[in-house]
Amino acid sequence: MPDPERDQAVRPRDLSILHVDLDAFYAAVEILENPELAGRAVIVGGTGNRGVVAAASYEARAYGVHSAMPSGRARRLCPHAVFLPGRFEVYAEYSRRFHEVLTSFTPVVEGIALDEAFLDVSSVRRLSGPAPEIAVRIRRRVHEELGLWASVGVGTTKLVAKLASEAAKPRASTAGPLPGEGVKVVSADEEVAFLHAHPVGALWGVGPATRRRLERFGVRTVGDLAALPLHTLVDTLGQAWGRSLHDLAHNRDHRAVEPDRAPKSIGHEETYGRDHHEHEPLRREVVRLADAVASRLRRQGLAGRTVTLKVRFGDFRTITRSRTEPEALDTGPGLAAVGLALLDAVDVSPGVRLLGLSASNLAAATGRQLSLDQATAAGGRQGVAGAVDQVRARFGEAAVGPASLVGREGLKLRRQGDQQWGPGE
DNA sequence: TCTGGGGTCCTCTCTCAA
DNA sequence: TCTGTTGAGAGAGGACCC
Repeated sequence: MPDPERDQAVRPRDLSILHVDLDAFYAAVEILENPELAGRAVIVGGTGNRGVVAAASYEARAYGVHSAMPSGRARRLCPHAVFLPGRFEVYAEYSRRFHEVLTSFTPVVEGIALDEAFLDVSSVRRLSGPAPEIAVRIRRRVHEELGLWASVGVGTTKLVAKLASEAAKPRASTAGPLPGEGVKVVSADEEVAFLHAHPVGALWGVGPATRRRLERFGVRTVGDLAALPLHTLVDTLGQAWGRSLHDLAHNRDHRAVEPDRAPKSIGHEETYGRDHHEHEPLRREVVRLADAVASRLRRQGLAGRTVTLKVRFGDFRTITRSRTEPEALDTGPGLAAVGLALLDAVDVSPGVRLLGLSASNLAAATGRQLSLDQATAAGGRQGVAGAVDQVRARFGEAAVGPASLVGREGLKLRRQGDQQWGPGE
């Protein structure tokens, strides 16, 4: 029977989507800033017993170290590696420059992570040349301006471009890193063969759980998945996910490159060096998290109606409790009040290893930012929050904050990336 | 082996109102 | 008044991504 969607998929499409990905980003930045590390096994991430690896140089990867691996295990696999705690602000600055280079080629850039982005060059090809040539120039410019290497994949869809950039990357080996192609172009007529040869786990959204479910049907590659009837996938994975995976396996990926995607939630979470069994220290943590989340909301001109508290216990059991308020919140005390009410309803006696607080159901904040004098005169919470932001902008993050967080060492606040990869030693 | 932090998306269940 | 249906929205949890 003819399948119109499938026929559409084999029609030649535009070779205009690029996926650009910096190689071993955090480790590469550390090596760039400290050339003595070149050629050595470098591991960036949490250094404490509850930390994980954020990035590893190709020399460390040759020992089986990879990102998201517990730091303790990485130490055992590669004891001679240089372990570094990671510096979020430095990487953020490199990332900003990286995205600057990308947007100088086209305004249609969708940032996926600090070190990764999709570009749609269809509107600039007339001026800048075909996509493969743009890819080569982007790679060269990134290296000239940042000193870092990127791998670039070119395809007609996001999925193929992403897999292509992965294929262009260097490979780790015990004899040292093997250079990759740097730029990999997959033309429309070779896409299906390229896609079907990949293991099914290479598809965006197929992790260990989905892979296990698919293995029951003998599915190991994307090609195996494409041979599975749609109804089997829908029965196994549900309507939305089953259909979307079926489409991807048949090379039907209609997702556009979307610049400036609005965030849907903003939050902070933190794993503690030891478990907490009492409410009191956790209540202080909620206030601290609320203050940090509120500060970021206001910086982006947003406020959230739904507050979600996340609690992870010592045995890794994780629960979330949320509440939706009639009014959107963007102040520390406002978010903390909801967070504390949610925390009070949780039995923390088993021991809490992680606490998180996030705001969702986001909308543009309607509050007006006031000067300190105006805020004092107004006496409103919004005004005080605005004044707090102004004091922090002028005198630093720790200049002002909730009184309950002042300890012997001064004010303990939380900023984004403070503890990105787990508690310290 | 022992599992981070910041997110997104999906599914299931429950409640409430029409 | 009671029961059934349907849809929306909220809440919770799971899987996944970098």
